[in-house]
Amino acid sequence: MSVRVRMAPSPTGFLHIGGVRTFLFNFLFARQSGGENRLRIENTDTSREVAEATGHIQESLRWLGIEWDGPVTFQLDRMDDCRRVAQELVAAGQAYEDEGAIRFRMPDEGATAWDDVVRGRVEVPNETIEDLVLVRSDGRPTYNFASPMEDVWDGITHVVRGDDHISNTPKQINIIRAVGGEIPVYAHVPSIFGEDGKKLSKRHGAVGIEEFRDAGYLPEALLNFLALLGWAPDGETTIMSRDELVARFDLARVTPSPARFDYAKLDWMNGVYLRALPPEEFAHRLVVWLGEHGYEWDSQLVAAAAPLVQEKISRLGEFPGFAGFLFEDVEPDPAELDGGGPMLAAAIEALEGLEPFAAEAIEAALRAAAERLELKPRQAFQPVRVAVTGSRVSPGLFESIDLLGRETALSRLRRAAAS
RNA sequence: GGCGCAUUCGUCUAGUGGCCUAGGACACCGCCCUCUCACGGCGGCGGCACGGGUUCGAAUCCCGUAUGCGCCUCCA
Repeated sequence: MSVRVRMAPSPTGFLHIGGVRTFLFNFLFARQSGGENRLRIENTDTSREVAEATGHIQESLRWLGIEWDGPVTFQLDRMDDCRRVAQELVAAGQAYEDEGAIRFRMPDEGATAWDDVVRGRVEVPNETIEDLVLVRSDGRPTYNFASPMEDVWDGITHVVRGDDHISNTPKQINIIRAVGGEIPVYAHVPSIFGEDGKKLSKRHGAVGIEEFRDAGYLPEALLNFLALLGWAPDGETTIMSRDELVARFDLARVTPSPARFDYAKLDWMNGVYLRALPPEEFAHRLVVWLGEHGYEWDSQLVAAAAPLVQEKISRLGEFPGFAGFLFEDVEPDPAELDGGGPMLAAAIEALEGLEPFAAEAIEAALRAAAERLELKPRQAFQPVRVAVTGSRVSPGLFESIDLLGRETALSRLRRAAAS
């Protein structure tokens, strides 16, 4: 039997990073076993936001490279089928009416057990499971009824979901048994916490996929990072492409304990991916990101500046703060110039008639000026850097002056020298 | 409270009875490189939750305790 899994988000607005990790595991598992990965929107509400949220979910998944097979399905569309099955269960004595709702008759004796791919055997005494509501008094089926029914109807072979569903599993197994369906294999993957060990929420930082995108993370880096939360191919390998992940992923090796989301490690990994990009590709991504985030900067200049920052930033979103001086005027803090007056004057003189006005020649001229003033390179260049870039931290100084052009560079130097 | 799940450096993890005086990565610290920052190189700090067993031998198996988390909703 061919593997078929499903990703089942509820359309609550944005795609949570924790849910995405679970979806990623579904995707990796399906791909490597040559099976199918379905996308099913689980909502029992008919809210207006559904269409919009569904769009966001699909867009985020696509951006990350998590693909699904077949059409997107909606729990909503199977309400009638659920109601019909509930009636049949009532007729068969396996469910009963209760104040307008329909409740499932759970077995009272024995235990319900399953062999979880991630956790091993899990057993729950049946006496501890309540008779759960299948259909609400307003006619809508509940999640714990609709979800297993859809798994049966869709021929889902493996249910890979968050471990917050462990307690639901025995209920769903009993329902599937009652309707004579095939019990899927269950794999409950651990949840993801924030850095404080609490449920990951907005106060920890970005949690929605779109927020990561806006911050300038690369989808392939985020995907790689997510895959390593709760799973590792061995103790050594950390950087893996999507294809490598597909090839090496092993559901049975997923750890059962929850992981904390380490933003610092994500930043590091994103930097690794950024640096590994061919220079033209890096420039292209930078231009695109800036364009999508409201910056109307000359793309030629952005592309020219890209090589200066590729090794220095770990997120595309750091570019404006780091290299914005190339596109907008700066206001250096005079205090940061500390005692650089003589060097500024020397720099102005060195650059005024310099030919060619290019990085290499600029460097030679400024170094010569520093030497004449008997200043160490570090002492000499900091005031110049502050004057030209407005900051003590910047891309390479000579390349920056080159890109800025003689006129702009000189006017900034003169203004700083006069202050 | 009941039921369930989890517990290796600060974090992500390797480890499935001897290869472990526990390995890697991020973070942190130091040194080197260096026009700042970063990159890179080298080195360092740091962990098997606790207590009992089983065994010649336990991070690895069993029991208990503690802590955390999930569910117990006509939420998903």
